Amino acid sequence: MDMKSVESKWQAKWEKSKLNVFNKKNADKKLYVLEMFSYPSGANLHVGHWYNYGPTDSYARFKKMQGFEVFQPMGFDAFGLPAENYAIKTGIHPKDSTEKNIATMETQLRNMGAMFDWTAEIKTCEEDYYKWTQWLFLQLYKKGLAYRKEALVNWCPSCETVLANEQVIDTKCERCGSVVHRKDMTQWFFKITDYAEELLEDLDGLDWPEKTKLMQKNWIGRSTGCEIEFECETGDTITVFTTRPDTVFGVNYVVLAPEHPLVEKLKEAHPEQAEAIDAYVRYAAEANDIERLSTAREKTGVYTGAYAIHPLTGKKIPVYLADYVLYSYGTGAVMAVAAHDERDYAFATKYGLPITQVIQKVGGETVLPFCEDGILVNSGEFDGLSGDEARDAIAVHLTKIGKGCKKVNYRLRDWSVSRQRYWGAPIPIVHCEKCGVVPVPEKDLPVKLPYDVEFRPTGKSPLASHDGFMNCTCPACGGKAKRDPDTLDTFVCSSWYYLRYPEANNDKHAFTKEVADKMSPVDVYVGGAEHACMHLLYARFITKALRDMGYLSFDEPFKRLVHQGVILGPDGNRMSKSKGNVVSPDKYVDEFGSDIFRLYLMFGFSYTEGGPWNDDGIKSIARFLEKVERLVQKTGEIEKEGSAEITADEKNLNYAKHYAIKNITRDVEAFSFNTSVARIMEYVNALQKYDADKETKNVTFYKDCIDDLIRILAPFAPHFAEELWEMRGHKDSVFEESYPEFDPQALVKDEVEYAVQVNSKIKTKMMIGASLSNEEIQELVASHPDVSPLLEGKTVKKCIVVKGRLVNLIVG
RNA sequence: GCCGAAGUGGUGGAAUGGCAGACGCGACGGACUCAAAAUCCGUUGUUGGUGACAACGUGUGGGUUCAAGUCCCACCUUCGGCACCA
Repeated sequence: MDMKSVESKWQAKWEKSKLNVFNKKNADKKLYVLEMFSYPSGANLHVGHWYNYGPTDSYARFKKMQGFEVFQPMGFDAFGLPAENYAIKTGIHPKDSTEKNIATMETQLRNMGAMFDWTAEIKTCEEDYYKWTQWLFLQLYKKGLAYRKEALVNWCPSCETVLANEQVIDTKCERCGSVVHRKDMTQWFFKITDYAEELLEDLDGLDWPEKTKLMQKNWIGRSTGCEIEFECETGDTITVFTTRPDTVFGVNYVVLAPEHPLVEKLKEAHPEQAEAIDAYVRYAAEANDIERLSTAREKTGVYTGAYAIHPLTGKKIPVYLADYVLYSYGTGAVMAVAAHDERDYAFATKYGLPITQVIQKVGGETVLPFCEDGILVNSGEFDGLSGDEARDAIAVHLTKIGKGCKKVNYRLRDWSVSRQRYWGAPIPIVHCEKCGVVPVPEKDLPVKLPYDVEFRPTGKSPLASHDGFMNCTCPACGGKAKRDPDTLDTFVCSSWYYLRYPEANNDKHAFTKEVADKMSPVDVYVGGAEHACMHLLYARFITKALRDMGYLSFDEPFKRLVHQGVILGPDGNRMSKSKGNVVSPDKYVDEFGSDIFRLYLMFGFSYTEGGPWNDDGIKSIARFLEKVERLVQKTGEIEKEGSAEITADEKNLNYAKHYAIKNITRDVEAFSFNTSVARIMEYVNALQKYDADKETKNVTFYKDCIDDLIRILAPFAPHFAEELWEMRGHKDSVFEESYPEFDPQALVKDEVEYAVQVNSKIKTKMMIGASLSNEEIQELVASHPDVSPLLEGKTVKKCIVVKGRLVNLIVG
């Protein structure tokens, strides 16, 4: 079969018959199957796209044949850093390169022959999409969920630009090699932390991989403990968060993050330390959070010269700065208990600070640092209490004296959405000298991204240099004002796109409650595991925020989630241009066609695992389809006269068919495509055997079996199956057919093969009647000639029967 | 470093705590052929044995269990994420 021409033939037919367009009349049977949309950073689809979209399309087609009205849209996550970097390097405008890439990828995606509903396509860089991303920002602003604060960015002093983490190689700028500094900048944030608790709780109800839920859980990082106030000699209060208030009597010093706002004041109070403090703050600004939190990193810090008062003992304790404390976590300050915390212990040992033991191990010698629970000592009235009791009692006491309170803390931080970049959705905010921060009225959206912008680094956001963009009138007072020069993080675009697909052409609203409640949430969402904590958490947050604003009635965007694995280069490394191990799908698609390539991706890998690319088996898939084609072709030639008998041969073939259907139905649902294809192969082998062995066939029965084979195969090799279906003389699309269902009766066997074990070692196998009781089975097994000699002179102590599988006689 | 995974024949990979290696690839042997290709049939975890068979075998070391690739503990290696790549 000439796969290429067959594929274009059927793609044209599907297009014409609108086979892939969602039919709103059947919305009650809708199934929203969504693959993470493409990021058009390269000009072509790579193996990863095919691996994500091909098998998932087979899932979608399978569900369609089960009677669901499947909605499977596709679009492009088109804003982002790579296009801008490419522009800086080559001078090609991000809009131009992105549009060109999208055009190529669209063609390739169409040639894949997936059931994408192209009438619902979206591109996030187009006005009619980012207009609504800006609308979303304004809703969050109105709701008090968008706010501005200072935050650290990577700053390259030589390029005068903010760098993405990816652009910082080994603390240096990837472009010029200068040492990158962390610098404070005013940025917009979304208050995802307001939803920390709900985001955590609702994980339980999601049909997501357990590992993903666990990762999100740890990312949100709920911990319960206490906030405790230490009065500083400057009169300021240093508030610390601790999960171990039971160790409070062991506090030896207090540590502030180097970015803590109090640092400036402490410097004034102790000018003799100012130089050392400044040096340390500079040192800390060169490290990122990962380095700073590494337990392997040498503990460093500096004494500020200042002291604080312990809230319970009244003792003076020194105040230090150390970079193992992060300003972004908790309160940006910790109480250091050297005896009962590893990092504090290492720090105290290094700087010769006192170490006070206040917890004693129960039933053993206490070796410091002792970080587990124990009995309190040296803790005044709290001596003798155990961990939980002590934490509660001390929290209550601190609350009573006004020096602290119980507190739930989250590791989750608010979502920074400002980017000092060009290629993104402009933030719809105006800064007016008189009125301050003023949101752009919704009627004035979109705030258009101008084309003629200098996107090469100038020390400011690229848009800041575009006078036509920047200068505007204040929507509140009508006076002169400036636009916000920053653009939105592309994760904002992708946090709500699933809501846009069903209404991609709505020019009045981003989406409507009526349609969203009908079409969403997404029933099955398929994409890479690398999004476990960010994209997937942001989309959940936005969904909940929109619900609270009354725009939606559901709580979660993605009911079920599946991660495909990663296809690595043939060398086992992640594919990358620099490693030169990128495998292009194009040459395989050219040579074999979409169906064979997709089928190979399904068969050659475990879908959720992925693995190194190798094309050893792709020819065998082509051979397999040729075999199927021969079988179908031959069926047309079979003479009408044959037998109508149902003999053991027909029964066996029927068994094989229903066995395949049963397992494929289960395996496709579980995204286990390799085993599904294996079951189809087994069924084809059974058909082939029947065809070869049986001279006088039961023709009606056999032809039904062949038609069922085409139906079974259709979701996996859609173009090929359509062609065969037509070859068999059918007029309609095979995708108008129902997927075959298995008949449990066909799978009932009179006798089943059992493995027979004596003392857990396999001794023989035997056929045993399916209706026998455990006692009868034991009797039968014990009398088997291979088994009975082993039982002589011994007693059977126990007999384990696993129905339909195995018998284990324990003798002694 | 922290969080989360993975490790099974020559190879891709199967296996609700119940016969390890389904289904393929490759290899070997055979049929067909003047020959080759294609196709079809058979064998194929390792070691020993002519053989029936036996021993060993799922990264390493322990453990639980009648039974462990699967559960528990420790370790090794590889991969994903770590908040401005998306």
